[in-house]
Amino acid sequence: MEELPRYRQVYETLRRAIADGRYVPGDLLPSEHDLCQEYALARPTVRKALDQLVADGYIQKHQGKGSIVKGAPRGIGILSLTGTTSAVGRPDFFTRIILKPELRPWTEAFGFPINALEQQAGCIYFERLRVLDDAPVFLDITMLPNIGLPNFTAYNLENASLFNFLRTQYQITVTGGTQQLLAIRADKRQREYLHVKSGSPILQLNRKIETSRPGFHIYSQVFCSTRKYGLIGTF
Amino acid sequence: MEELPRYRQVYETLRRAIADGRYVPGDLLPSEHDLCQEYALARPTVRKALDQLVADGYIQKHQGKGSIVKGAPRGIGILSLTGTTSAVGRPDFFTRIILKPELRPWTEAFGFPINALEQQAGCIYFERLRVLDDAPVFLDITMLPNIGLPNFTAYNLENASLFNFLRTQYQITVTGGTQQLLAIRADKRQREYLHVKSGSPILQLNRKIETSRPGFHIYSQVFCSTRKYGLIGTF
DNA sequence: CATACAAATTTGTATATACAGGTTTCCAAC
DNA sequence: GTTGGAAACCTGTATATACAAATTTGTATG
Repeated sequence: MEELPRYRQVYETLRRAIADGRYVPGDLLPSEHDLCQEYALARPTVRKALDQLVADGYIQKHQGKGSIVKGAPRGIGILSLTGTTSAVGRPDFFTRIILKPELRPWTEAFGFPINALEQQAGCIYFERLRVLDDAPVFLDITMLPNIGLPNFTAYNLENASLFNFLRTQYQITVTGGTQQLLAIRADKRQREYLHVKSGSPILQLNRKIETSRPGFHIYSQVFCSTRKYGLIGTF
Repeated sequence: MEELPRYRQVYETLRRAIADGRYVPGDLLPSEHDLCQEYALARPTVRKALDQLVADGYIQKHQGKGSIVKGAPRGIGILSLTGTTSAVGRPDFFTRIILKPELRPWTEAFGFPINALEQQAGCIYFERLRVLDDAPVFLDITMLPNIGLPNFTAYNLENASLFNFLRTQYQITVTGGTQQLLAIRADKRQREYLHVKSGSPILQLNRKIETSRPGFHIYSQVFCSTRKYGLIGTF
């Protein structure tokens, strides 16, 4: 097991403390000076952790005042997804496989261009339904190139985060991505899976996800009913 | 005129170079060492600029390799909005005032709770239509508390960015925010302004924007037709 | 020619330090 | 008591430095 960088450890510790409610919105985090002493680190290191918390919307900083806790980002965190943060992080969030991973030729990648290497390698395709509180929320179509993923189709992704899976099995981590957002009318298929009326407005999210393995991208298309939950993000 | 921090200047210079196409996707930026020499700065300063470019999706970094240009984020950058970056940044993007700023009592702030100070001060309310390429794209409803904004309603916001306006007139800058995203059916009013058919799916964005002035928030509701343009963001 | 290894290059992490600028606190002067 | 201002505290910016880790390049050896 490789060790996380220290600024990451501080980030995770503080993030969890906020998410668990040990800090209430409005609270002041310990000053950078105090955090340095507590973790025996230099200030730039602590600041890097705090910068990440600001970027993820957990805190807000004010010069001369301190770091004010804003609380854990609420809602279904698919827009944020910053680093390993995000995570829907609710115990009642389940994943159901609709279509098991299978090998296909590429046709297109939700509007994103694919490179020759990906084209040649073929496409691992699968579909999942994300269920929250017994109600279907996301319909998730994933495509990724069949490059250096031995036995991928043999594994069972049920209730396992794809990102965690790729990280533990293949040492592939997410480094960033691009997404396009549209409002569309639900078609028959989406209607059935998401339990909405035909023609209801739903969100369509086309995502190209960059990874630590150069040239290896994950393409994902998400359909989402926002009747019960809106998508939430911070900036 | 106050001076921008140096890391910000480097960021802006490189960002513009990428946006203007002086770097093509796939190109390598000069190494951090070279940039240090070019701008006569220390490496942490240059790195801070590059970190920002990564966060905004302009480049991608690989250890041992360098900074790879990804290109300017395409689409209408309302989700990104990272810092002062974002900016739609297209010359054919215009703003039309539908309803001039007027003083109102608060009723609600698009689902966000408002504090007592804001409640008491009253609400400056106005509506704008954002037009791109002769086609209406955003319908934008803005509410902000009437605190320390002398003569606000007297100014003309036509074709002026609200954020730039607040910064130059009142030294208020945007530090972050939260947004909720929904897919809805266009009602009669939205249909007329956005030129879509009644019942068409459109995006609704409820935003609470934090500023450098503590306790001063901007509340904004945006309706957006994604028929021609999708909203694009990076993470 | 091909392989293996060493060296150079480049980004990642971390420390120590300094000063500027905003905020709060507290005390002295009026 | 109130006001003014100094001091303490806190975050923002910037530098100089060191070593680790990944990648590329060059070189020498078989």
